[in-house]
Amino acid sequence: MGRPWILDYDSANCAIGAAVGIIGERWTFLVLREAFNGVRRFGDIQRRTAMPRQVLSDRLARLVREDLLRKVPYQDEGKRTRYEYRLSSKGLDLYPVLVALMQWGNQHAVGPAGPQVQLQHRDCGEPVRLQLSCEAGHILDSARDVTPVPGPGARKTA
Amino acid sequence: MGRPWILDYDSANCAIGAAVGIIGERWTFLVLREAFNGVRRFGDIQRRTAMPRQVLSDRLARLVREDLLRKVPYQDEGKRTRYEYRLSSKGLDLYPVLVALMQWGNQHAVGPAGPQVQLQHRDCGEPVRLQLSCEAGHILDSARDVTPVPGPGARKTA
DNA sequence: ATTGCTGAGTCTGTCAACCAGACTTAGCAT
DNA sequence: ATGCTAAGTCTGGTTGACAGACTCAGCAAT
Repeated sequence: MGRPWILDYDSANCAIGAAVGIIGERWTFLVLREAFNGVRRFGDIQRRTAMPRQVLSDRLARLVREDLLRKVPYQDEGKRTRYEYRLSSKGLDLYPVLVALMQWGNQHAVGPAGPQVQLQHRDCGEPVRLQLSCEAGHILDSARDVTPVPGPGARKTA
Repeated sequence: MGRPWILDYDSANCAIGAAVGIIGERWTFLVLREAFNGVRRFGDIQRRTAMPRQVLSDRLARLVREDLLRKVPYQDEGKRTRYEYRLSSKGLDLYPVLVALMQWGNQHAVGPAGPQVQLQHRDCGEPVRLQLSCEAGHILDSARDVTPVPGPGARKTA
């Protein structure tokens, strides 16, 4: 492979670094998982993830601040107004990240019982999967079929 | 949306939870990013990510233990034998996760300069992207087109 | 053989994050 | 008033992150 070209470039403004700066904490992924499963209330999330309340409080605040979740009021019969947490469109765009984690987990980190949740196309009911493809329409099976090249935002290191 | 069915199910053996348990730490993603970019040596990774040496040491050990990276000996001219860290096939399978993070970061978390790295199909040079599709071949544009249903590993809560 | 160099990794003290369990708060109901 | 409940905060102890100095192994030059 030789010395990778990337060593000449700065990694400071990398998109992965930026993304991980926002959502890279352990519990944050679980909060997002619940959000995508339609679990929206503090107590439900806390029970399902078993995370400390304080941490959940922090993470929700951060996700709201970053505009991945929105606080929406609701009111149950005979109860006072409360807030639930719903994905914004910026949050919904994270779906591929969660699906990718789920696919990998199902391949490599889960017991023989099989997947706990399956994803179906809402319109036709067929199973959903994530695929790497190129704009010419070829399907890529492995990271080895991809060549990273410098993009417009690339900057050489000093 | 109504009360989500998932509240009746246990979240303990969720694939996302399992995946995050292995790779869910902030710095781990950056280590993997470097690995996919072909950066394999302790010092190079440390310089590019600016992470504390101790943390890098821990994370590499963990990734090796989990069989995402392999330690491979190499020897430079007039230097002693050292080890570099290469992705195993289990590690390579994580590629979609990194690509998904990168796509999201480019959409939502990066300045106007544009992407720092672009991905090309090795065989045809066209840009690579990640897509949700169903087995009938439909392309899905949003998380809203997906319906999660209980899978074979689903278990009701007590 | 000693000295120095280098890349990889460890040790130490400090400081921030996490955690469990108890406490607080706001609004509704009795 | 009193109680109830979901959401969120406070407290003190424990774990993890961090920066900077240190160690260690092997090669090379003296």
